[in-house]
Amino acid sequence: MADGVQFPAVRVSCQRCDVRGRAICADCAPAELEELDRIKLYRRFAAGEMIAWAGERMPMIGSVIEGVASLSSTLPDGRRQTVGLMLPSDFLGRPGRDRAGYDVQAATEVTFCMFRAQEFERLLERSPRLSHRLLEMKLDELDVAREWMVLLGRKTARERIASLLVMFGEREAGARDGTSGTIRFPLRITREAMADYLGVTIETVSRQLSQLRREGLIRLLESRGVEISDFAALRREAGGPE
Amino acid sequence: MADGVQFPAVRVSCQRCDVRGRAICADCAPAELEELDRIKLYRRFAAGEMIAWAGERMPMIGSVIEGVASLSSTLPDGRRQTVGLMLPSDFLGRPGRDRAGYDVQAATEVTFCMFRAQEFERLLERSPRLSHRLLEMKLDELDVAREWMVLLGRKTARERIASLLVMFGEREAGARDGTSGTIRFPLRITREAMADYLGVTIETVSRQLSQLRREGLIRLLESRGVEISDFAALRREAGGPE
DNA sequence: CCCGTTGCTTGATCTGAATCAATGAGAGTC
DNA sequence: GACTCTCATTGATTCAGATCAAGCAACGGG
Repeated sequence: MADGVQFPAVRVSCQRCDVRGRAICADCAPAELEELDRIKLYRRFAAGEMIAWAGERMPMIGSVIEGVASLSSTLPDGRRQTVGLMLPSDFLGRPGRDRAGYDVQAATEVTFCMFRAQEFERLLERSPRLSHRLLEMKLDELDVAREWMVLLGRKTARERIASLLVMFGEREAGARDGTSGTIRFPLRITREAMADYLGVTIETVSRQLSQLRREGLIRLLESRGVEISDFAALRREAGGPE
Repeated sequence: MADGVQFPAVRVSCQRCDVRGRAICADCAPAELEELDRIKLYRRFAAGEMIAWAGERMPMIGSVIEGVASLSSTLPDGRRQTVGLMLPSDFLGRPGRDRAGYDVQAATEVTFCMFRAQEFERLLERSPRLSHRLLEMKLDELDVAREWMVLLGRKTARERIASLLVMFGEREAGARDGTSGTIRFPLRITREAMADYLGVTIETVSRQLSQLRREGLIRLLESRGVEISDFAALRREAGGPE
């Protein structure tokens, strides 16, 4: 939304894709890429739109091209916990299962590059490169999930907020050094989405952000932007060992 | 310890292995099994012994044959969160990484079936069956981790304890129906290990167990045993949707 | 046998975050 | 311009679980 190419809801050549290099197709040979190209389909979701419901059939799986989607679980009494944020290049869906394990919702406007599950699975069986890449990506997801378990199990509200800002900041900084200098980026998601992910209430998110602002660690800009002048200082507040 | 075969710290034929059928080797053809047999090594760890340290080299990877091992992360100030319990048949280690991501500790006496990481990885590249099985197992671990995120982010102390008991009870019941009748099993791990896994303190674990006992939902037996007369009732206390 | 250690339980008190409640700011609509 | 939504902030109060503290039972030495 802020920057980056705007994708139409139509097919885009894999070669020109924003996430080609780090998505499921990263290691594909030209022939494999061509096969993927043939079975893929772009699909756009509006912010807030449900992409899948836990337990329901989910005939399409694929990569996030742009935007943020959330995976969440809801307890019978309505308490909700987001168990993963899918960012550009992340792969959504579990090959071999035809039902979604979680509620999937577009947290911002989201563009997906989707495949029919069955066709993708057939390709997966024939391509060791593709299945190896899938394994690597899911192992990374597992590490991220476990890192988040530490946050949910042991960190204070303040540390949770700081951790989230650091996580977004690092994603944003990307290849840049990221450790120094002022960085500024949009949070993109609502307070509610942050609260669901951090295992706190929306009021706590708001209070802790205000507190960090009062202390000068962050600035809150309009349209969900944040500015961090001393990234290392914020990282210290996040508690984590990384 | 309670029941089950006692393994010596020596080689045991894969055919006679307790976890053959559900471990990494489940789908192996005889030829592959033979190869694994050749490079495997049994190793025993005493309860409390460290198996690996986060960030340190970890030249061996492999399957838990018997006992319980914990994966934990420790924050700089000492707060600790267990991010996974490795039970018999679970596969420990990330092929492709030579350093441990977490502290790995034997929670009970543990028997491992280990492979030299490099040799196992070479085999993995040649065997689609093996790598497919690894993917399936890690996807299951990811689901378990995410289910635990819901517990850590949203459940009350009482629900956490009940969830743990249900989890152990289901593992124990195994193929049996498990939903009805009195079940009795050993918890195996200490209160501290439970607390680390549940994101609470050891005092809270103790109090909630006592509370459930007072209400007649469980009985606490000697040597860490529990008896659950109404498993469905306990499951109701666990809060989860499953 | 006494002594220290480990694992566990229980009680008293404190506190961080939830809950309950009110208000504000912007965006869309009639 | 008045309306209704959604999203966010802030304040007052409550409460679940942490922290601090004491004590007990089992165990293994010396």
